[in-house]
Amino acid sequence: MASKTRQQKDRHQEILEAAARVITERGLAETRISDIADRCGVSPGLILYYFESKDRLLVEALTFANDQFYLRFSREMRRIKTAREQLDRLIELSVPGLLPEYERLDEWALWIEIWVRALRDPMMAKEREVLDRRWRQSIADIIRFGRETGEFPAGWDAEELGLQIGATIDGLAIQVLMNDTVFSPTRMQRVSLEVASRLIGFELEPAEA
Amino acid sequence: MASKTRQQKDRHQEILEAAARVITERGLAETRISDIADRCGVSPGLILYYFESKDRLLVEALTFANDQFYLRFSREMRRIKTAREQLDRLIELSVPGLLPEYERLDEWALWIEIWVRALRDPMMAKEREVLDRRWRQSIADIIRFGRETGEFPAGWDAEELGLQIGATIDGLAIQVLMNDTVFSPTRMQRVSLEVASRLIGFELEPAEA
DNA sequence: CCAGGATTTGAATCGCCAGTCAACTTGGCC
DNA sequence: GGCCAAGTTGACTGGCGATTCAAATCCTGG
Repeated sequence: MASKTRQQKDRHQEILEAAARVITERGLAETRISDIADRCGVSPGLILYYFESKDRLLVEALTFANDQFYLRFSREMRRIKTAREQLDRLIELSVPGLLPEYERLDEWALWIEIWVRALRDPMMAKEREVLDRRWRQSIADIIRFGRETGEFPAGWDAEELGLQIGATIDGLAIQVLMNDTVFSPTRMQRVSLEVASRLIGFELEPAEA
Repeated sequence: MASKTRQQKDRHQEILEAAARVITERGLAETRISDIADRCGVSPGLILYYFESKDRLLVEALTFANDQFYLRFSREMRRIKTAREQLDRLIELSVPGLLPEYERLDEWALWIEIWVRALRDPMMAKEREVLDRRWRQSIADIIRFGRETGEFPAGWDAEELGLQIGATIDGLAIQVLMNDTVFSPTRMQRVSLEVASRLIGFELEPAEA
């Protein structure tokens, strides 16, 4: 029984992973059930055996991909001992294409898909809100942590700052994602740090790159 | 001949307007040719008589809508005499849902559609870049103007600031658009101004609202 | 009023793809 | 081994929607 359940879980997750990859490559709009099936090396019918509809599968795949990223991110944060370094890392991970190993570029493409869909699909809107809150929370946590350790000064509500800094990163990321030539990843990294330092109120050492 | 051409142009534009409205309401993905035709009170066939394909029509409609907005915006800017007031107005217009008359909320929804599509459609990617450059340019123009009049201090490259401020506004706008409860339009307006003042380097009078 | 081109129509075509289903396979259990 | 339930297949159905097209209709200049 345990193994049966395990089996199911694997298939389930395997499909979600395949779906996320296909969406990344072809875009939500161009993703067909059979693409996902091909990716799994499985027949199209099976996909619908595990998911009640294409729509629900797509929404789950999108949040699944984000969960994956968040888990890795979150585990990593716990190992970093200063708030400043946490912030650096968070920004590093947020810049599309800066770190090849994280495929962050793809992450952002998925975010945009989530946004479009959330505009009209209540299920996705709700999921999106959760993901978003979690992300802002992470930033706020770093700020609170930095205040505890004395790295950052007291100041505005950490939640509020999380929102502001998160939004700024979003906007910059879009620019980088779209406009590869005009706005380079490195530049985004620099600007993000500058904005964060001014909003949080810590001193930024002069240019390091 | 003049009237014939005029006729054509009207139909052409009429279709673009209808398309933009339909896209706003239903989303790019759910927009059918027949929806657009219905909106014009015309048969579906006619749409394809004026546009070579649905795809091209959609791309044109998206840029058309943005042009419309930009024209209004641009005309308005010319009438405003101080850079600071121009900036205020620009931000006011950028906040989704702050000013009902501009339907700016819809504008932003269209932007997100543009982004998604630009990720994979080269034609749209090119259009997007033009629209984006123009918008950043507008911000840079305000900054340069403010420096001429002495309202703003000299400092970083105006183009660079246009990029940074533009990106920040993008990110904030998404938050407002998605998260109506968490991040209110008024709050976005305030934050945008604060960020702009710090980046440009002018003094912001204490809270005005 | 007429010819001829520009518009407009709406029915017909065509391909595509989500979702269904009946049959087949597999693996665990008695 | 034989049985059952869970997994899996792939052919099939249905509907949808972009495009095409031949037939109206409208307009304009002559």
